[in-house]
Amino acid sequence: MSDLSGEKSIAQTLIRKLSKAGPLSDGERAALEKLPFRLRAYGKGELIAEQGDAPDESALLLEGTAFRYKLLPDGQRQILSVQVPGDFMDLHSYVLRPLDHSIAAAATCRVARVPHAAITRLIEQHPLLARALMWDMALDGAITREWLANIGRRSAYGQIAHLFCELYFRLRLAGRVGDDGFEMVLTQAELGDACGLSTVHVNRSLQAMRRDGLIILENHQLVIPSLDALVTAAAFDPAYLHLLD
Amino acid sequence: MSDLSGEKSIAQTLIRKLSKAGPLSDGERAALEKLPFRLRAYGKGELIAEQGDAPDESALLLEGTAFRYKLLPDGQRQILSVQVPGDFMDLHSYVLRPLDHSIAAAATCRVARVPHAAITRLIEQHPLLARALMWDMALDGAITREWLANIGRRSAYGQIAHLFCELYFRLRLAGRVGDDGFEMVLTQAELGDACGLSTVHVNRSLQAMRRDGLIILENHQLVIPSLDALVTAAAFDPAYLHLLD
DNA sequence: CGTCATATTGACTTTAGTCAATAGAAGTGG
DNA sequence: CCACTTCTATTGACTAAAGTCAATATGACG
Repeated sequence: MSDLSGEKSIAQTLIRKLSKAGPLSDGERAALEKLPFRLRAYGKGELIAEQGDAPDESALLLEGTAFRYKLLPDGQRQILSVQVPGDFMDLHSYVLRPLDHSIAAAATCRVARVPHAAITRLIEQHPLLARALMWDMALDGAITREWLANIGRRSAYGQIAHLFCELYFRLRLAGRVGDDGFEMVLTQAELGDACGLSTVHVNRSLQAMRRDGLIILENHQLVIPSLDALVTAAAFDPAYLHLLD
Repeated sequence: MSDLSGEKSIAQTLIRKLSKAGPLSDGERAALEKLPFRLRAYGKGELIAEQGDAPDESALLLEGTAFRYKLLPDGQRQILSVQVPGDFMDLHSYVLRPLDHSIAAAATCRVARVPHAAITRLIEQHPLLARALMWDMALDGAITREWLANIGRRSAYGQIAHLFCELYFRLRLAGRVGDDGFEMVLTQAELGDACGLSTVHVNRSLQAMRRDGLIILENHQLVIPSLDALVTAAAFDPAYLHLLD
């Protein structure tokens, strides 16, 4: 996990992600490879960005899991998204500041911070890369909208099932799903804050899902015995993730 | 409401909106003025765009109120946003298709449809306008995230109060608030679908808000006797709207 | 080995949903 | 302009989902 390997991986991570918006030219690839950045690691629970900040860099998640969240005036927390490797977690801070939410590491994270000035240069020299960045923002918006529908209209059981489905597909795309399922780093309290539920109710819903054979969740490792069954229970339609692979 | 007046207003509408992202150069302004578009009116309840569509134009709302929504597999509806004049309602379809939600007119709407090809040309010739479009998308994302926190963590009463606050500020910015408040075109069923509540519960919450003197709502005209009181009841912080004016 | 975070359970309360009926308003065709 | 249908709003009675409080495990970790 040396800085050199980091240097290799950040350009590759970004190119891999953005090429989903459409094929990149050699010039665009080269420009992305030359993008400056600073590497930084965060421990579990550490703040990566804070609501109200006006950062002059945007954070690309290379490794680990993080989440965006808001604290309401009364102290309640709402988790707004889960970020997986490859996500440009606060690309929007490039254009819109201050940040309207915080970002915390749910587990150890490795992050590349890209200066906004470099993004501006990138766009000026390769205007169509702006389109790729817009694509990334649009996908982020689509996921947030799906969360809105999830929280607004599904039962606790359905919401959690839906979240697990989403994580499964996104983590698989990021190459983080193995034969033994994937690592579910979120605690039950965090699941609750993501779905607008109390911890107690999350616990009971998880037990119901276990009873129904939908999931095997032990030591933060999640196994999905039948993806079909989980997808059906969640009424999950992966279209919004725009998976091309 | 002739096409000529439409032609004047669309460029102005767009310029007014995008200049909030940062000052526009004369060249950028001129390019926006030359942007081609097609005008179209929609009656109340009419579909402006449909989930699954892959439009080659994006719709700018000039007049009226619309909302984005998703239909869940079980037939439930979740309203994802309310769109007010000046909103680029499906700018994201420029980069991300098919559309993950539908858009319907909540009242009579006038819409300008801008071809995606023209947006691409715009960006190529004025790369920094891409930044302004990203700003618009980012603001849209910020609003969606606030809705997420609203639905996830507030009571029915608080949610509706919060929605009214948001509409007040956004409509005021769009110049649609008078001394007699503003037009609240949404029905109680629509309010319910926006907040993830049943119609009956919306009705009872509205009555409670009336009793508490927070709102006067008659014939779809909403008067807010004390903005402070409503803002407090909603725990509303307008920061996420990034109001500059 | 003790501490702190996380997970689990039980008992009880609250919020919001459902069903069903009624009342009002708005729009339509004649 | 009227009769009629159709939304939309309101109310009551009842149910169900989810929250709260509090105690107890369980487990990770220094």
